[in-house]
Amino acid sequence: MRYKAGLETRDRILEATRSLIASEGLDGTTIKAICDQAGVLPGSFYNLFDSKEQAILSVVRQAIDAVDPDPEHLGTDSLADLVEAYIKFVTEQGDLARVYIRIAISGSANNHEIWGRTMRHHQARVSRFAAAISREHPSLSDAEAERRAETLVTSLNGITLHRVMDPDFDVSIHARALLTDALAGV
Amino acid sequence: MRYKAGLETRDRILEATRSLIASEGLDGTTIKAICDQAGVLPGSFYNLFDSKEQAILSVVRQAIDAVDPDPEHLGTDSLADLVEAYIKFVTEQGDLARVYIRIAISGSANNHEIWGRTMRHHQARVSRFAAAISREHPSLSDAEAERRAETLVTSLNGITLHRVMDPDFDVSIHARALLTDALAGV
DNA sequence: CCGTACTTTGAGCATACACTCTAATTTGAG
DNA sequence: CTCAAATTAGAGTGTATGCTCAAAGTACGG
Repeated sequence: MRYKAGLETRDRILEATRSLIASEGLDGTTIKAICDQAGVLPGSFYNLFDSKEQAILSVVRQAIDAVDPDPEHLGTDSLADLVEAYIKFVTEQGDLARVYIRIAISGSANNHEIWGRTMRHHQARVSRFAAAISREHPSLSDAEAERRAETLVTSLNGITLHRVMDPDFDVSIHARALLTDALAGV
Repeated sequence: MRYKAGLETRDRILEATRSLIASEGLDGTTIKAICDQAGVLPGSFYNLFDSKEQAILSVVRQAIDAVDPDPEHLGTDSLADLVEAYIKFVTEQGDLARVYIRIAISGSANNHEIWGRTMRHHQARVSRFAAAISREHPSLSDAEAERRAETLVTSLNGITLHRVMDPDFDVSIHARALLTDALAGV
């Protein structure tokens, strides 16, 4: 994979894989479906990827990376910033948000690497939320801030989970309500 | 299916199906796996069920029914009651809770019947929570109570989703925190 | 241009899947 | 005990899956 043609094909395959995981779920994402949608034959796929799982892992990495807001603001963003960034991610990158949720459920069941990746990412995200909470409410203990962050992050995931099932579900209203309630609860 | 033996076999098959969906996910639940775990051969399975999907739907029905607390208290339970009942369901019937979440994601993608069933159940649950909120806070408009109920129910699902991935995750602490915050936010 | 490294082709392989069929066995009402 | 009905056994069906491979085609540095 060094020629331009190969790189372009690789992109098309990853794009097809992403859209398929988003629309059909992990098990609906077959080699045939990927190849059809990417306009490629199995031989080409396996010239660029070692396995179907490798392609899926690439897309999982994309999704996990896209969840986190601009890393340059690390350590300065408010809780509201973090929630707004997440709303933006879910509404503007619907496919990746769907991948993110679907993978968490289907992928983690039988794939230890995906499970580990997802859990590590979750922990990092909770830490970031906890840091923002601590900054805004210095009176809270670290453990309490962490606990509140965990409630908020898992709840946001629940909202996204519902949005995966019902595209009309308004993520922003409910995510902001969660934030308001969380602040009111301190 | 009229003899005692058949009914017992049916139970064993459903039990195997439930535990497999909970531990392996929907796509890991194959006829062979079900039959192995139930100590049955494919011929027996298809003597009792028309298809794999029929067995899965039976388990889905079990899971959906188990989410709802005692229907006799309908119209009298408080929001705290409803949350406590949900915590009890998740912690005491872990398998069915796993089925409930896994089905919502994997089943709804490509199975319209499961999707419809899940959505209808969700709506009924939201209504029940909304009624409790309205009872405790009569000043809120119906629409506002509904919105708050929807935030709470989807957030609780998010907590369960995380518990599916991490068995050590303490559902009760976070679910109660959500309730507290929701009440504080009024 | 040449030649090599890269890419594409598409038939083909082994395996796993949901499901079927017939024959044998077991059940239990009369 | 009898016998029809229900259940089980287990080999077998067709199809879809992930993946391979040899051959043909293309890109591109020299």
